[in-house]
Amino acid sequence: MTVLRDDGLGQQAEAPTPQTYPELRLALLARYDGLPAQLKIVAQYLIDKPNDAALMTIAALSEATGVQPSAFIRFSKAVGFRGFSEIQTILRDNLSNRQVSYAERITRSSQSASLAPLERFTQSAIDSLSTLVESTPPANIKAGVKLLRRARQIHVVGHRRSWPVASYFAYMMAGFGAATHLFSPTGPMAEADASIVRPGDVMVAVSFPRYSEETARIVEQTTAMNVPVIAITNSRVAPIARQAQIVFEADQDEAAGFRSLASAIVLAQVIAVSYGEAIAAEASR
Amino acid sequence: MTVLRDDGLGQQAEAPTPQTYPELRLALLARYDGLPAQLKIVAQYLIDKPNDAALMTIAALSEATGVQPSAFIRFSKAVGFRGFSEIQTILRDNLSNRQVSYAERITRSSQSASLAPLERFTQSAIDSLSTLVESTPPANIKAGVKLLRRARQIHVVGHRRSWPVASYFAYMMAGFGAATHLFSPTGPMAEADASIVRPGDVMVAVSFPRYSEETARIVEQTTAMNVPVIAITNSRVAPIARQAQIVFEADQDEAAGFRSLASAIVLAQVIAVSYGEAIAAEASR
DNA sequence: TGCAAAGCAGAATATTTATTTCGTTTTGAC
DNA sequence: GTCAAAACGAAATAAATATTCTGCTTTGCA
Repeated sequence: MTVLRDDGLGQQAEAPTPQTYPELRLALLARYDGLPAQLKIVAQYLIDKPNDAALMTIAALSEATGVQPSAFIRFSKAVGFRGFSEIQTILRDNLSNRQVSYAERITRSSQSASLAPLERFTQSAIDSLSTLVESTPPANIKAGVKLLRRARQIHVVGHRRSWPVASYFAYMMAGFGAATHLFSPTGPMAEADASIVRPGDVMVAVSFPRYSEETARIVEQTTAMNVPVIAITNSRVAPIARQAQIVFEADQDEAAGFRSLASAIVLAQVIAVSYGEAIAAEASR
Repeated sequence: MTVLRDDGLGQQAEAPTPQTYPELRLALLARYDGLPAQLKIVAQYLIDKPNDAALMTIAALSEATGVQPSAFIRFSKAVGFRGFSEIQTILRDNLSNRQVSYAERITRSSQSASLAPLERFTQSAIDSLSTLVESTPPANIKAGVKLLRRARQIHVVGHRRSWPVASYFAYMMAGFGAATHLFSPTGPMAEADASIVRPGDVMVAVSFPRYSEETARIVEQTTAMNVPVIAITNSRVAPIARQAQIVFEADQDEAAGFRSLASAIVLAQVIAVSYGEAIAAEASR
């Protein structure tokens, strides 16, 4: 006479209730698919931001996730706990002996000679973002937005490493309803494309060292037509900056020979969103 | 007739109430000698074990220190707070290591809407970069590089907002001499393309909300062929993360409804450069 | 030593926070 | 479509936690 695992409650025995955060995390990932909608949201938050959740009250979590407090209790019981407090305890225990913080990690690794790429590039990106705020005058953004809003059509060009920035900018601008044309990233077609630029248009050119010759050529052709150029580059004396009406500098702090695109991407986003907000403000008036 | 600093309450003006833990710590050290016996014990505990204290209730602290609960309130008021809860808030902010930077405090107090997009997005990007370092285990990067180096061919896929990240990653990998194939960003061709994936290849999938269905479909097809997937996404429970061998999280702190790609771009760069360094290290051996 | 001011402990109270309850809505099987 | 089971939201309740109040004790000064 053999009883195959019975928890005494007349139910099939389940995995034991997690006691530590790693266990909890695994349990949640395993059960995620079978959970109802609201409980999925709770599980996701606990998986994605356990350290935030550890310090929040149910009310705060409710606001952050848009899930009602009672759902947190339902969730806790569904996963095998008596209440949400037990989960909080696990989260807090985990928080108190968690891995070293970002600041410590940077400090520590910058003391040792061997810098891991992760720390190197993150620090480099943060530095250049700080610089970005200081070196970008609000007036510059305003002027750029004004120019963009007047444009019949907005052309965006950028090659090689600048391509992600150019395509992201074009994607966002198109999302705001702007008439946007993105030059294709490579190949001999590029030059021919320049013929579609007309007076009344605006050219947004992204170029970083080593500067693409194709980009420079397209910019030259468009300035010859009196089409204004907005340059996103690393220096006021960069090739495309000389002819540009407006120059945005995204200084790329060089880390180990590889420059980060972080500040350029953020800059592109800022310009696009400023444009979007201007459009929205006008529409609501 | 000169009044030397008067706070209007008939008392000597004191230093402003601390807002961050470093400030609090300094204030406590400065005032320690002048405190009564029981309050000294409280101060010492907060200085010695701030991270423990952050997670404890007054009752628990009372037991740990042998000091009555009411003394904690007296202490709080003596140091300039309205109650012990305010001190707990500072301790918890410090523990969660949310850098309570100047800009963020501005954001918190005066509604974030009043802050210009430039400051908003830059701060948001810096925050998510900090998170990136904390949440990315070095072992994860190592495992990813190992997988990439074994690959016969490396496929990269990412649509819409993820496209800049995908294309940048593919660009860098190609620069390191890896056999790289980048899925085209749009259109009906995408699905057909998946047929070029072969056993022995590796798929790198980039996907952020709103998750592209095409990306998910391509990932499904490739996992069906036992081709391992490296996911760059925002959550472990994101659609593509479930089937992935290795998941990199680039949490995108949302600022005003627009998420920043900064951390994702930096992450892509870190993975690619780690790969490049591994290749170089082997070549020099 | 006497006395006032400050400090203190313990119990009472106020406040916050977690949990339960219950009526309504949604989901899934037939 | 119909019905039953599950899930949900909102408000009521219970539990916990912080704070205040009181009378007693210690400290510092003459």
